Amino acid sequence: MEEKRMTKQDAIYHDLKNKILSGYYQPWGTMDNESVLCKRYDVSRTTLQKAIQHLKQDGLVHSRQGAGTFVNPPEFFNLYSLRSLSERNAARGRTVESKVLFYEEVPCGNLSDIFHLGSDEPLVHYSRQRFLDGKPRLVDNAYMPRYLFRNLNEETLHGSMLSYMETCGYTVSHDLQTIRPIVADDHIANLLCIQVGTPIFQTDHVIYSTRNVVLQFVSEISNEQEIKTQSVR
Amino acid sequence: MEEKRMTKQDAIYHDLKNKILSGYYQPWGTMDNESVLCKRYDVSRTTLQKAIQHLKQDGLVHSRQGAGTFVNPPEFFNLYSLRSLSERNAARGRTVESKVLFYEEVPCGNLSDIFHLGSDEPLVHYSRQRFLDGKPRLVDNAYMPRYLFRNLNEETLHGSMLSYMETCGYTVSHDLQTIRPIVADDHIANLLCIQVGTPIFQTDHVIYSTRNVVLQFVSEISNEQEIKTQSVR
DNA sequence: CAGTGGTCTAGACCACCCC
DNA sequence: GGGTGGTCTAGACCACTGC
Repeated sequence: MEEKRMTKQDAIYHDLKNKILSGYYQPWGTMDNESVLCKRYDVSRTTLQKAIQHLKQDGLVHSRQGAGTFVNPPEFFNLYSLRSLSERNAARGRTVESKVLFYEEVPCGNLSDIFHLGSDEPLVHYSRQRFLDGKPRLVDNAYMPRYLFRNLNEETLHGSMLSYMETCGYTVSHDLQTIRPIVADDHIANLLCIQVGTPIFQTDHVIYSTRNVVLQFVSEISNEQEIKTQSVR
Repeated sequence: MEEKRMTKQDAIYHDLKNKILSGYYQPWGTMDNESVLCKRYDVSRTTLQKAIQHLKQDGLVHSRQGAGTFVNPPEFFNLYSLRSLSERNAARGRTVESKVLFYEEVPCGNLSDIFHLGSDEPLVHYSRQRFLDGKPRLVDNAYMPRYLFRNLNEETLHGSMLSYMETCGYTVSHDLQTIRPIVADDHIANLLCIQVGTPIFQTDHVIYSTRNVVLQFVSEISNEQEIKTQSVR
């Protein structure tokens, strides 16, 4: 994997993030002030503030004008943001495995509104059971236009689909998500090893390329019990 | 209500937002480029970019290096972000009414971990049914330390509690939220006018002041069916 | 009153897109 | 190659905090 050139703001972001996660900066404590950090990293204040802004978005710190920038305690961390579950975990070095439940080709039908395609246009339709560190974690159910992914086959499904889309030359731009509370039915309860009737999240994703083409529609059901987030006034 | 002095970036943000919501800028279309906007608003590029960054956070636009800044279609709008329901709606000129279900004073007990108080310390405990444009929308169940809010009484509960906290001299800094899927029981179904067993969201808030004092713990159950959000790669 | 973060400027160079 | 947004600088003044 080629290492991307890092911008200064990203390098500072990562360094400060490590210092927070490693406990070098203590929760509720103040970080060094901006002028000190500017000198340490040899950057202008604008660049430093970009890095700090990124930390704020992650819920790692918050600032108060006139007082300082403070490290948040871990329960504020936005590590459980609304991103793709698989991606999040792969990034943390955990094993993600997939079992293909089915793989078929179907006409676009009712989904023509989402894909802006004729109702006869063929879609690849698959479903997977996904395991995190060996335990069932998520069931997905996805549709992708065949004309965009000619060489997509059952083998492909074992890896990350976002990576696959990028190897096809598409750049993922947006992911429109809709989160709904549902109750687990027989089928889902079985696949996720939970009790029938358990309330869980279902998240639908509509994934767009930079050309505003819909690359994928996927509905994910995970056995996550809660989403934590933070808002700062 | 005193009008706050608006910064340039906020003024530009609001103006562009209006132009998008009013249809002056069309979905999928490109906005004027940055140098044009800089001249129009007579600001530097940094300031303009701050305004655009704010629009991005709201899901109103997205940018692609080398291509331009594009207006998102309405389904991307983050108007349903994870903020306080009451606040969101009041801001849009809709009527919010509250019916107090109960109001009492209880010892801190099990909540001493959250409030960092002794288990004998008194808390105000209340619950409200909240109506949006006359229809039941949300049920809350809240605890607040009595020693911070000496003059809090049943009357207070009819207005916005966030505003009340500020009139007491506290500045709200953080809101830690936990969102869970639950199924409506008899009690909740009745209050929200939905069927028993309907899956819905429960959101717990822990609200901190700038001094890291916990001002309120509130558990909200609303009859919102879904949360929409957007992520940009 | 000294120190902090918030806002703002007027430039510059670069990476990327599209023609 | 011309135009776009992304990054970055070296300043400046302001609003707010806390002693």
